[in-house]
Formats: sequence, C-alpha cells, structure tokens
Amino acid sequence: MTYQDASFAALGDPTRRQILLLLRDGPAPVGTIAGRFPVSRPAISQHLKVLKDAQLVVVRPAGTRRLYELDPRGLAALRAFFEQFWNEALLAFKAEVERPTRARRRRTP
Amino acid sequence: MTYQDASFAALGDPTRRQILLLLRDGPAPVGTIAGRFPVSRPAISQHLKVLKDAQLVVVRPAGTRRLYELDPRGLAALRAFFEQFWNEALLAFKAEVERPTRARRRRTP
DNA sequence: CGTCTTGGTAAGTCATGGCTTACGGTAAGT
DNA sequence: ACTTACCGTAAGCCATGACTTACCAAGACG
Repeated sequence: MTYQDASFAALGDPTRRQILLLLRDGPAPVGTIAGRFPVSRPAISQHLKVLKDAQLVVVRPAGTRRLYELDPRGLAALRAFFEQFWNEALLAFKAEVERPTRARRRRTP
Repeated sequence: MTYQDASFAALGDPTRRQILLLLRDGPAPVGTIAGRFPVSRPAISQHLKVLKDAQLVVVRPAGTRRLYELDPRGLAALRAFFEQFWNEALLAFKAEVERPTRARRRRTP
C-alpha cells in the first residue's frame, strides 16, 4: 500500500480527521488528544498509529510523554494530488462544454 | 452525515478513487466503467451510488444507459477544504519555528 | 410485441476496522 | 527503590462495508 492510499484511508475516519484539525494548533500529547474525544485513550493511540503510518503525523518523545504533530510530507502530497486532479478535471469540463455544438438548439426548431 | 464526511468516506476506497480518475476523461456508462475493474457490475453500481451520494459524480440517463461524470460541486468542496487546512497548517509550522528561541544553542555551551 | 441490452436493487457472505478492557514498559518524582 | 503518570500493544467483540448471485424494470430494436 502506497503512502497515498494510506493517507486517503486514514482520512476516511471522522475521528482521525478531527485529530488532524486539532493538531493544527500545535503538538499535543496522547492524553490531551484523547481528552477531547468520547473514546478511550487506546483507541486514540490506534488512530495515531494509522495517521503516523500514513505520514500525516510525526511523534516526538518528551520525557514520559509523546508529542504528536502534523507531518508536512503527507499533507503536501495530498494537497498536490488534489491540486492536480482538480486541474485535470477542470480541463475535462471545459472540453465537455466547448465540444462542437452538438444539437444545441435555442427555442424549439 | 455531511456531504464532506460522505466525500472523505467515499475517497477511502481505492476502487472509488480509480473510478474518479477514470472519469477525468469524460462521462462513461456503468458497463464501460465496470469493464475496467476486476469486480462485478453490481459492485460498480454500488460504488457509483456512494460517489453520487457524496456529490462527487452525477448521472445523466441516455437511452437505456446512464452516463456518469464528475461533479464539480463535491470536488470543489474537497479542494477548498484541503486548501484551507494546508494554509492553516503552514501557519502553525511557521509559528512553531519562529517561536521565541527557546534553548536554541549553537555548539555546546 | 417479443427480445436483448443496460443497469439498479435485494439478500446473503465474509473480511475489515474501530472500539473496549487488560496488560506491560519506561520515565519522573518522592 | 517504590510509586505514579503516560502510553503502546494484545485480544476479543461487533458493526460496517465490499463483494457475490439472483432478480427485476425500462429503453432500443427486430
């Protein structure tokens, strides 16, 4: 499984998306993150593992705690993918619209 | 469930992402799409339903066939979300780096 | 009309994934 | 050294979801 596949799969879960949104405010330890969600701490640990495997977050040990923060690598990759797809889709739309006016009648003939 | 939730969930499946990539080349009927994948036609129909509910594709009946094509609405929404998230994440990174030089020693004191 | 093509839906199977509790392991504080 | 705080992992449960086959509706076409 590529990192991109893993990233999209990771984004499929609402809790994981919320975690990413939360981490925009800066690094946070597991306990703090878990405190914001109605699920157990191990559940959050598992989500963080998925996000880490997808290169969407990185860990940094700090004493007995582990600080998680956003990983620019995965985020940049996702953004690039979207940007490219969007552009190509736009081209397709244009080509569609500008297609040699086929049966494009005003009023009824 | 919001359209955005539905969109991200829809992107979680590799086959559905492939379908979207395929539809960049323009509208296609179900049979043609199904022919490109190693799964049955009903499976594709179900995937298309998910994509439609997520506003990522639209259907247009054409005789006995149904042409599926990309839906700019959902795609634009996703792109906007990513763009915003990326920008905010960038700000967070900057704030992180430019934080009042805390214990930033050159060489060892 | 009858038939053939096209495709959506129902029902059932099976794997996956998200959750929980229980446990173990490491660093900090006394 | 003993205890406490923090967190990852294992094991098991259960809902969800991706797939199959079977069936049915509707437009094209002789």
